[in-house]
Amino acid sequence: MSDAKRKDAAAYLLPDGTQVDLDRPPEGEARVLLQSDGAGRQVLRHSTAHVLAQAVLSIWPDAKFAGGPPIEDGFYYDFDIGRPFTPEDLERIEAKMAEIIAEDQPFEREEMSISEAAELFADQPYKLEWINEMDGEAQEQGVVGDRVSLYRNQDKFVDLCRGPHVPSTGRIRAFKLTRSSGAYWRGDESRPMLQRIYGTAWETPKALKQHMWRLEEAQKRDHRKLGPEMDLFHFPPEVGGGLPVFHPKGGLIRKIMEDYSKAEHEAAGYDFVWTPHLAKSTLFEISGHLGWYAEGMYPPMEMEGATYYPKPMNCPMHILIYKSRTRSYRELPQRLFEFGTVYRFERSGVLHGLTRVRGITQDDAHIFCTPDQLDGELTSLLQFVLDVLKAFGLTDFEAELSTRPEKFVGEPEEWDRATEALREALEASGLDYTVAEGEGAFYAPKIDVHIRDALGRRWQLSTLQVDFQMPQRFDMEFVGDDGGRYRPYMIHRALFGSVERFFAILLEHYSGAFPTWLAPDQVTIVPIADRHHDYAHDVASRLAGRGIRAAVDASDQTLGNRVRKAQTSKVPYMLVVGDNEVEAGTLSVKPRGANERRGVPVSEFAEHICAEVAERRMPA
RNA sequence: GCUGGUGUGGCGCAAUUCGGCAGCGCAACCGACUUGUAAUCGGUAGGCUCCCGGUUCGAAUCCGGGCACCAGCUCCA
Repeated sequence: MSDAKRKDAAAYLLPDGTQVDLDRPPEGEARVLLQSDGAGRQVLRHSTAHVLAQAVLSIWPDAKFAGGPPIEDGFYYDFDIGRPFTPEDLERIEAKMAEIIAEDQPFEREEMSISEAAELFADQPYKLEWINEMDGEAQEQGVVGDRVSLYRNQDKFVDLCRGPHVPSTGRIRAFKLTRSSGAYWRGDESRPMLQRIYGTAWETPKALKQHMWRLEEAQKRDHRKLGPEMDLFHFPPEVGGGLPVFHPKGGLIRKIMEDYSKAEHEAAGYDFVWTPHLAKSTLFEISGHLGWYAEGMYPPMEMEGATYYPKPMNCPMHILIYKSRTRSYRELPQRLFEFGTVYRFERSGVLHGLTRVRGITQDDAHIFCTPDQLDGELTSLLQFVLDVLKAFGLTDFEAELSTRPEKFVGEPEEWDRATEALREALEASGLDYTVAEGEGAFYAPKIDVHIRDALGRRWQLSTLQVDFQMPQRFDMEFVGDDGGRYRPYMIHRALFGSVERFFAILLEHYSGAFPTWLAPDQVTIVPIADRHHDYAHDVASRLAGRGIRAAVDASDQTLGNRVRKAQTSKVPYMLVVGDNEVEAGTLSVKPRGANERRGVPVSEFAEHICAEVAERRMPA
């Protein structure tokens, strides 16, 4: 064999440009970077994935293995051992991995020709498929005898790999296998399903521990758990998957969200419309949804010789409102807003709490404007989006500009013009953004706004899309100042995206401890003894008079019991009233997460809450 | 939709291996206690063990089908 076997330098670049030799770790700051930056972790996790594959192959020598990249927070590797892995298997594999790590086997890079690699992996069909593909490409390019790189540790394991890796398995200081599940070979649902093992690896045991804590914390504040626990909503099986019902407290939070949103939209010059949930097939034939997304729509209903569908989108209805009469350039831009509930037949396996449902309420609006108005509308719209999201306590934004996909409708020049307008709006906003080439919808480029929540998790929320297809399909017009007829531009936009999903994100972001203005119960009054009940109710009605949501806990329980209930309920304020308060006409005020203040006059407390609600602050 | 897993009073769980009286805690209800800041004591009631069918003398438990949920995959206008 002519393999040029050599010790791999495993060199890679740190984000600051320094080249690092993993055999000789650098000192000081670079060392810290190496341990914790994205590139370093990727190398570490990729190496751990190799160790995982080595362990699986040593336990099941006949296992077929596919591939195993690093991913966010960890890595995976796909195998085929003829059956799924059990939790006991994972433990066994983990133990084997620990052995391999303890042996501190060096990772060594080698190269060979494609045909040699094909020979080496002759009994590994998945590897072979890749190798043959590389071979095909090489031949297409007229390269004969092209070479591939491999990584080997001792004589125990070898895998096709671009690298780099850590110098030896001993560098893996903290790892854990987390779960296993099925995954289609090459992500294609028509191909065989392999068994994927997920794991995570970190530079230190402490970092691993922090990661596990974060997972636990995420589980604790999972909206699917908090929702029923806090009596906000549930999913009755009798209604069906992906179809939640909101209880009074959840309904109240929704109402507050919607009221705020509506007030802001009113101030921003939107008009409010209302449209039905069903329409004849004609409408969705014109819009094109039946052509493109029929499989994602609820099935048709036949009535009196016509075919009706639940609407999967609101836009066609809004367009009909625009088209109900001739529009002049003087009335543009026209901004039509609606909390519109649409129905989409999401496949059963993708449903996920409130974040992926089948009945989706969008805070949907469509802006119809002249071509001249497009830039200005987009710029003010993006600012509007950020302002509204900020009001809900979300401050960490990232944006994504999605450009023309491979399959698209319309003219490339129109796409360029719209994409440029979106880009300018992004530049004007000062927002950080990345460009997702080819990720736009088939009819429009778009800006998606993502937020990071309290746990640093990223969620896609708002979307802004510039569309010239719908105006064309519906033959929309406006009369210009010269009396001529022109086609308006159309902007689709949603801030929450889906009210249900936004609700879930807020619930998890705040872990159920909402700021005072959003909290369904704002104040719990705890009278010490029966003789204080009248005063407690008197305080409650005085607060109610100021629009404050206050309730008295007059249950036949000890003080300690009721204090504990108030605390665990995450209500922003607990007021304890006894002889001292009754006599002085004051309150003992205990804000959630802060110390109590005694002797606070009722009127002063009411002012405090009102100001807090107006400024949408947390209790203090 | 696909792969694997789970489904027991309102909630959290036990009994499921190997078929044999469905049990515990919290919550609820009743009573006593009248309390100064995170669980007072005693009692009562609550079950089509997700649904339909099968095997069996007997099914929460075994088998078949369905529904819902969970971890992923695929998808997301």
